[in-house]
Amino acid sequence: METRHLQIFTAVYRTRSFTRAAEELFTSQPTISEHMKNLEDRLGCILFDRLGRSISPTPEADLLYPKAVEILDEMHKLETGLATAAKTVSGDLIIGASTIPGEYLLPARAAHFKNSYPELSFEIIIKDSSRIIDDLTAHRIYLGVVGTELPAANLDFIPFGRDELVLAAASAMDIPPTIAGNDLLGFDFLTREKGSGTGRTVNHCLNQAGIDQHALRIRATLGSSTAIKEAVKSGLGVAFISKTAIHDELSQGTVKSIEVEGLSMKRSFFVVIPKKRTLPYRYQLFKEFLSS
Amino acid sequence: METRHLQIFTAVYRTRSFTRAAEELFTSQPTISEHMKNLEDRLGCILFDRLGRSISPTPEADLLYPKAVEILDEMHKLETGLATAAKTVSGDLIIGASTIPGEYLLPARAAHFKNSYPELSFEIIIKDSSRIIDDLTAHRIYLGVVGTELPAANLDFIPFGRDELVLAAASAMDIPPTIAGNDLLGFDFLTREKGSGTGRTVNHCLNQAGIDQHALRIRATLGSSTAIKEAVKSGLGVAFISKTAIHDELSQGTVKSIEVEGLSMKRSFFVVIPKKRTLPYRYQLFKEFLSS
DNA sequence: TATCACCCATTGATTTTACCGATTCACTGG
DNA sequence: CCAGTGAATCGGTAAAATCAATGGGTGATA
Repeated sequence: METRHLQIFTAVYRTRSFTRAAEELFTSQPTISEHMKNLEDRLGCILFDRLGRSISPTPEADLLYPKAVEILDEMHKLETGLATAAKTVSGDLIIGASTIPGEYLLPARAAHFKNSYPELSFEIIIKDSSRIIDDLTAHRIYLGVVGTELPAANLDFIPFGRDELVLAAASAMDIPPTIAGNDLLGFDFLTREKGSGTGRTVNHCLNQAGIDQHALRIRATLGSSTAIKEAVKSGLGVAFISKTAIHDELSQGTVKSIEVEGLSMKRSFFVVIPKKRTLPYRYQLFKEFLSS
Repeated sequence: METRHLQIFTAVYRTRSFTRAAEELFTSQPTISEHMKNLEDRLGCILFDRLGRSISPTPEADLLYPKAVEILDEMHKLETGLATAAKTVSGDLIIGASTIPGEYLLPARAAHFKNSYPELSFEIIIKDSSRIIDDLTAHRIYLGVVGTELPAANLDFIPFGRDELVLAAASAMDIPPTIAGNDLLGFDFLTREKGSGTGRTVNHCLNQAGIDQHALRIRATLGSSTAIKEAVKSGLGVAFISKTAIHDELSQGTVKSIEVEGLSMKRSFFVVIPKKRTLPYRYQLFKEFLSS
């Protein structure tokens, strides 16, 4: 049974006439006859008794009419409303993020965004940058925010905000505010595990500055920025940490940042989205909010 | 938007593949592609992101799918169930009937029929036979029961039960059980108004017996069988009455029936239905119940 | 990195369907 | 019985749906 059948049936039912239904639908009377016969065959029952000068709906037609109207109405709503209905901003907004964005950058922005769309509920999943990228390529999430630009096909990396890594040490340690690159070899270092965006950036920048990272003394490898921060505070060693992450500690004076000559560790964050997938509207909006 | 669009869309959504949807629907893959493009154009949104090796439903598709399934389901129910759904026996069963059938014959049969279909509610409209016929030809009612076979086009008269008219008099009156036709001229008659089936039958039978009905002394014309019966009982006159209508009075002995030589007033009742209209199923059933 | 396998899009030909004008048929009301 | 009205039918035409073949792009594999 096609939409046209129902459309024609309802017109005939309302007008009580094949001819008038044809006029209403801007078609010809034989077309109406043909379709009605077809529909009656399919349904296995007569819908209108042909009385000669007039027609009279059968009980089956009386049953069919409200249902047909309902179906047509549903379809019409779909045709006109689907494109906009999908633009409701509500539900879960799940973001995969690496540590720095996930813990320091996104919470504030998410809260701000949520002011505009209170129906939203945020979920920020914090993982390695590389795992976030995996989740994106495997279509497990729609949107990620990471600190490195991995060359992954099918993903768009959109720059978003900047950060700077600094060499952080406990204030109590006796280190001058500026040191030479080679002085780094004398410190005990605390690092993040492999896969961390911070780690990648550090390696890259050290290379740029002509420093061999393998020559550094690694005292411990820890699983989170916070863990490293605490270890630094208690004097276990020094570490390259995001300036953003130790913002509070710097102003409180519990941690100090040390400048290394010739070493600049500026770093970009990226909003990452699948290249070819259509983002749900809320993700689209949030992406634009972040990258604007 | 045609049914085919939804059918194809749901198959693609379920199989997550144009090719497999084509197999499922016993058609070719280009057909699926074509329809999907067409549907996406109509809806003004993309439904599946083509990712190369696989496709991924967009949020719009997620919205559309349950609605599409619902619509298809509705349609399927209509196609398979409409012909039988109309066979539910419930609702009002409205019958137009003339006096004798409406007051004496139908109530018992209606009650009996209602035992089988308790959901039914009967309504018996009692009018002149001729007005019942009018109601039928004007499509105001589906079924009538009258005592005369009027030659009306578009109506089927189906014989149903028989009755006999008798000459009734109060038991107190001094009349022999059998009289000659000419003796009728000596009585005061009580008659029904014009249009009554009883009246028509009486006239017809008197003619057959060679008696001129205009020669009869009409003492009063009354509006109902019951009124006439009461008038007869109180000795106001005699009347031709349905044997059925005075069944109780005859056995109680308050009224007696007098045989008139050469006058037989057998009478048929008829179930009357429109020739060309499809009767609602309950009427169909009741018609068969009556005429069987 | 080259190849292969897989999947969707496109193309052009073919079949099927929808549609229409003209006419016929059936009925109704005068 | 006749004229008028409305649905059914017929034959031809335009539109659409469908298909086989092909193209293009992706991801797995070796």
